[in-house]
Amino acid sequence: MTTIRDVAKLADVSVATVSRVINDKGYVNKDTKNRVEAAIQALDYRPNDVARSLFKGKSKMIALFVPDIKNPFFPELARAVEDISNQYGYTFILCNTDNNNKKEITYLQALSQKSIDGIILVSSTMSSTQMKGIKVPMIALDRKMESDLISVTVNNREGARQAVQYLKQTGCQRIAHIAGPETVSSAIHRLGGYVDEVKNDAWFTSHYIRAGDYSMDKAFEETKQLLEIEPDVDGIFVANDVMGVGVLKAIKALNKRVPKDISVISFDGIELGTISTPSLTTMAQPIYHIGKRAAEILIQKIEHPKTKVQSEEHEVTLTIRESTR
Amino acid sequence: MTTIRDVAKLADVSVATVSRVINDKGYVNKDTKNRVEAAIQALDYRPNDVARSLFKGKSKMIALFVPDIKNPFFPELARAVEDISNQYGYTFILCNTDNNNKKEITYLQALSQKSIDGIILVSSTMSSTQMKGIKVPMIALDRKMESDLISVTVNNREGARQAVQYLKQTGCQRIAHIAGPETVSSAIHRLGGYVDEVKNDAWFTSHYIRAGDYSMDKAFEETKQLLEIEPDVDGIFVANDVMGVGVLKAIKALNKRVPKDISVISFDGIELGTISTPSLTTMAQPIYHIGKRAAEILIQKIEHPKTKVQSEEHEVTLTIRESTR
DNA sequence: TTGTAGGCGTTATCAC
DNA sequence: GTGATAACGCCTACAA
Repeated sequence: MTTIRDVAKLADVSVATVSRVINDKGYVNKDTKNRVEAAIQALDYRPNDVARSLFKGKSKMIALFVPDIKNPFFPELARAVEDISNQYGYTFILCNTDNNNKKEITYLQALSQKSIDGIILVSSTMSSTQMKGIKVPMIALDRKMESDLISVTVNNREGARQAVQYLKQTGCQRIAHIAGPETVSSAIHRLGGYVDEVKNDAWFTSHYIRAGDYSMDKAFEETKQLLEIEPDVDGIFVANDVMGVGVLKAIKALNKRVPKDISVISFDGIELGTISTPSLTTMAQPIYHIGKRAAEILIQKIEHPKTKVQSEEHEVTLTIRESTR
Repeated sequence: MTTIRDVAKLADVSVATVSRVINDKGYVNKDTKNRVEAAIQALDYRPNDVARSLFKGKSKMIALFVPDIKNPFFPELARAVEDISNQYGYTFILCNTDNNNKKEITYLQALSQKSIDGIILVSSTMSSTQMKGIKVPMIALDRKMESDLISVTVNNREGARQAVQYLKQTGCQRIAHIAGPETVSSAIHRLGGYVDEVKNDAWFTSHYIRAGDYSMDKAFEETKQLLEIEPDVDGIFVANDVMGVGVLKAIKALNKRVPKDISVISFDGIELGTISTPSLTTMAQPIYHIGKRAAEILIQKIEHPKTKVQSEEHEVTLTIRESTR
């Protein structure tokens, strides 16, 4: 490996001067600068980032924690974060946490030891006490956290309300909800929005709410049970698209038709929803955009620690497809 | 940040001794060892990985290059690589290359500067000359490369043959192929397998082959054109599942039925294929497994550079679902 | 405008 | 068994 010393020798200057040229800092004579640049070219010299990191205590790396990249909601988020990281010269680290707090803590420590510059968290299992010791800049994405961490999310409650309203508007009379995990803020707010809209309806009882976990299989099971107990359901608001597909499958398995017998609307707007038959009407999040914003805000926090940054809540948009009337 | 020096001071020993304890290397008295460990505990000391990296010239990081993590084939691969990295104490870096050679080269340089320990490449655009200078261990995954890089792949050609055979076996008489990009080895071999099986059939002409690019939209268009020109097609072998979905959509758009009028079989075995209606019969790759093997072999190469490692070709398995008779 | 030298936190060599 | 100390490659006071 060629070092700054080699360059200095070849250009017949000191390492300090080379450093100045590289970083474009301090005074350096035009001619010497040219000599140094020529030497850099000649040797194909590239500064060693590890040495830089050691000196600066910063690594130009940021990490994204997601439950599981196999869940089709996360690749687009990851893509956005990677794009922005890249754009600002950061290296992108991906961590699958499986919603496992132990894993999160382990990652956190490992990454601190590597002088990670910042972390974007899609998490619901990390408490404020656990984050006390950590001083690396962080931001929550998609889900708010117990701690008072800045977050980038969407208006889940309002979006859920709109979804239920749309179902009513298209003629649904008995609307059920397949909810997400009760530990996840997005799921809690979507449930809240649903309840807002139906709590005063005469037909409503808590039987219309089934607890899912954002997975297709669970949604499939819950829907089958739901329709057994409440066969008069003619509309279902599902807390995410992945579960929406499970719901579709369950309805089909029971020989009912969507949207003729039952309308289905879900949440997220991932591409998967265009592939099912029927395709899923959904409240679409600006997924790439929130990932992008989270990365931008994090980098802002990293590079200008004094500037105050704020949480953001973005809007979802009703995307009508085939699963509703 | 607490350093090895702090620990040494507290335990009243030299940094050398602390280092010995941390790394469990060289002789150290039982008692002093206890003292040091106590100090480590007391200070909650963790060694700085950056300093370690600088000294060793290794970073305990490995990277995966994929075209685009949003393509549903890659998350499972990424998950496998991350799991194994993690298991061996490596940090996982994800790079989206967009099949763009410039981006690949840029990543390569950036990562070298960070003393990356190894790279797993899903790539077709990197030539052997470009890799000449680079001395970081690499391995190709899913696709073979122009260079003589060790690779972990599946038996694409044989798998393709089996797919076509199965179509014939279920009664198809005119079998078309929607191929993948002609620059990608997996696509080339799948096409090769198809040709092996049909080249001697009386009906066969090159019109039965359409060039796709592994994307849904292109497959949709190509299929529509195909069926216009060759309306007698009653079976289609599609080079991957994502295109398989596009094919399904095109057939539906033309008011033909799958599998009644046309049977469809594809390749990959991603979960997407279970969601479409009808679900896709496919030649399933052991996706997680090949990702795992690539990571294991790479780490082997990193940690024991002298051991000879070999390319691996894994088997695909026919997975019968609804899109074939 | 340029150079010297100390330090970032570890590890490993070589004395003691 | 243990302790100085010289790297690893870079950056930045401080001098000159």
